[in-house]
Amino acid sequence: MPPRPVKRGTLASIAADLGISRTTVSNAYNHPDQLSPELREKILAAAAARGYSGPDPMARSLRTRRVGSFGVLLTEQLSFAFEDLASIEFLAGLAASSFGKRNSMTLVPVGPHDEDSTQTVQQAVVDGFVVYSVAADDRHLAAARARQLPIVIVDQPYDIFDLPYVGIDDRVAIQPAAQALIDAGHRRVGILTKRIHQERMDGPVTAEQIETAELHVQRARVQGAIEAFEAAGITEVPVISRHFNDHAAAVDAAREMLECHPEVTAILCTTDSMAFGVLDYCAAQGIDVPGQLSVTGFDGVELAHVRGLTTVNQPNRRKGAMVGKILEELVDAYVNDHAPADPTPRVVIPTTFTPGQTVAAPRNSALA
Amino acid sequence: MPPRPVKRGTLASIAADLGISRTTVSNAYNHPDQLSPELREKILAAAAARGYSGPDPMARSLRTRRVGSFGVLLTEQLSFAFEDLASIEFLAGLAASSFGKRNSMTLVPVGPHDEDSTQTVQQAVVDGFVVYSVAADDRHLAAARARQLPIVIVDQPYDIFDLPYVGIDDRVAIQPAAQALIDAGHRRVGILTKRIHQERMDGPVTAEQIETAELHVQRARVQGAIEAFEAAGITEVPVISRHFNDHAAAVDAAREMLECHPEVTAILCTTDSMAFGVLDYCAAQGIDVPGQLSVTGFDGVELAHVRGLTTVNQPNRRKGAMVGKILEELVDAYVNDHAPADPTPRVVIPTTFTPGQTVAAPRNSALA
DNA sequence: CTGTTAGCGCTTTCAG
DNA sequence: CTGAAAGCGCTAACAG
Repeated sequence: MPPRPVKRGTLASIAADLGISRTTVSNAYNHPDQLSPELREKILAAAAARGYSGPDPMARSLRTRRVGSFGVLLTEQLSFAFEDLASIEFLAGLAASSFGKRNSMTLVPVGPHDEDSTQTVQQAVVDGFVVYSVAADDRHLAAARARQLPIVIVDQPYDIFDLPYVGIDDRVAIQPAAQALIDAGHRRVGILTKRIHQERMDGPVTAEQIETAELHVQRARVQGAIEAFEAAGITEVPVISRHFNDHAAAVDAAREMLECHPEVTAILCTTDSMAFGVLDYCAAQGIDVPGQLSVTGFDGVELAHVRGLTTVNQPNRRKGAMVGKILEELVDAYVNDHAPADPTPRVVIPTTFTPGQTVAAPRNSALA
Repeated sequence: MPPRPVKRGTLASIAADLGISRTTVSNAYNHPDQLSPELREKILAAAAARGYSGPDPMARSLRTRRVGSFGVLLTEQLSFAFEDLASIEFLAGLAASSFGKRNSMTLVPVGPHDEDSTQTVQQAVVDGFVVYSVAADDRHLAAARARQLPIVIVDQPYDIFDLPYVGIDDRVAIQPAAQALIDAGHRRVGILTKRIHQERMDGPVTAEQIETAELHVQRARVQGAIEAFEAAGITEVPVISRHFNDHAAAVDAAREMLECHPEVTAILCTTDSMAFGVLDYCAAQGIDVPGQLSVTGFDGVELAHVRGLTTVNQPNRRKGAMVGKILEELVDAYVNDHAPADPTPRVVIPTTFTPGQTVAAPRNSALA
């Protein structure tokens, strides 16, 4: 192949044109204080005239060991991740925090677990990784670790203690939602959860399955709720899961719960998205919420407040911002080759509870 | 600063350790067919033992002129872009199309128009740009063009003919929605639109303001609707806009429309998100849709179908996939230095109309 | 199948 | 304020 015919300009070429050194041109872009304003203007003008828009980012990265982008690994295919409002808010927070730093985020698409998409992780041109809510044995997490770049784990896995972590205490966080149902007088409740295992399985979940779940976050929420119910003497709590967290799946999960367990007077959901599915299913079926059925969510996404959902708020945006800040620091330390202040910070952000308007006394208090 | 003490392995270092040449090690990763499987295994094992996870992506990029990531420029701050369901679906489609190619997407955060965030564009380490729905004079678009990398424009601006374009015919696309209202007998209708100008202005929009709008997509939708209404003899059509497309803004816009124009029996919205705002406002106010008010949307996001919204479907996912494919081809051509089959394809994707259940005859047919 | 050669385009000491 | 030298880590011919 012949050399690129449409020869792009380079730092060297424009320096040559102007009869000055490459350093000076480089300084014009990176260290404006290192040369006279006039010369700088002259250089910039010449560059513009030649269609040169500044130092090539790739070459610069190689030299400086800095890209200006964080890789983001999401649990699932992007298309599903985007359907989860909580993760969207997280990304927004991360983006906002990076913005001042002129950083971008590289969304690394990871395919289904059985495909070989770890290569994308291996070859991602990034300064570090944000690993968002993946299973304990996720291969992409392993691939990211192999890169030896700074990493921050968000939400899960819980139990990797040699890596920075940002998350919430899911087990505790969900309890106010369960308690709200208990306090309202419910004795027959069902739980709807997003998947707790890597492999797909939709439908009822057994106690053993909960015990062995790889997805710690959902597991902790389910367990936290069950604990609260047990403490109130409620022991028979059906749990139904769906692999995906999209609206259709949620609506269908609501249907399954109410058809298989018509006795339940309340449904506790481990995500707001699922709760919306229940609300919409009820609306379609003419079931009054909270008159005939109480519903709680988890996440506290904006829409939850708009719709008056009883839910637990986790500060998704703040979580994103916090992650950005931590990763930024780690990358700085890494690039400048000094030890970070704290190599493995562990941040557990507090959650709050919003009573909302979707919990009321059970329709038939005789059951209680 | 001393050289990195925690010396990362390199191709050269592991080649030296094994007493073979760098090429061979490189081949072990990039051209497995160029060496014996045994040797390859040996190399990979040695690499793993030394914590070397493969050729450094930055160095590789510099050499190959390929990063494996597309830059995505979104109109607004990410946080708002993410709230627009249509753009999320677009991104999902783009991600899906890139997935097979082991490509990622780099979301380039662009701040408010008055800040200098073009530098992020100048320094983004990417193979090309997707410019998603920006104003005609957007500075980030200009910065992306200066990079001289392949670019695909999505939705708007309409009128840059030397760059590939993927979009829909908004002016035509919205007409079935307007027509549905006309056919149902509505004569007093209002239009709710997302911003049509760069600078923030919430409230009523005048005819001149529509004429001079920089945001072509929303303008075309408004104009298309107005044309359809005029053709039916409906000339007084109030238009109200909101800068942001989030739920709260939409609810408030609905309130403004119904308070300032209590005579309207139907509201046409230029996005589904706004239509949801109207639906929720009505639900809160006890206004029956479509009994007392008809509503139409635009975009055809999944939730629109779930909620039975009368709307226009634009194939967001397919748009994303198409953009990915085009950009991929352009990048290939660019990198391999041959002319692309078509340097400036222009793809206008057809839209469809979903009648839904949010349009009915006006509440007071005497007005018609 | 393996090695040698020649950069990709840039930034950074370190002397002038 | 400017320039010369020295690579960052890698891959792509091309010759053995």
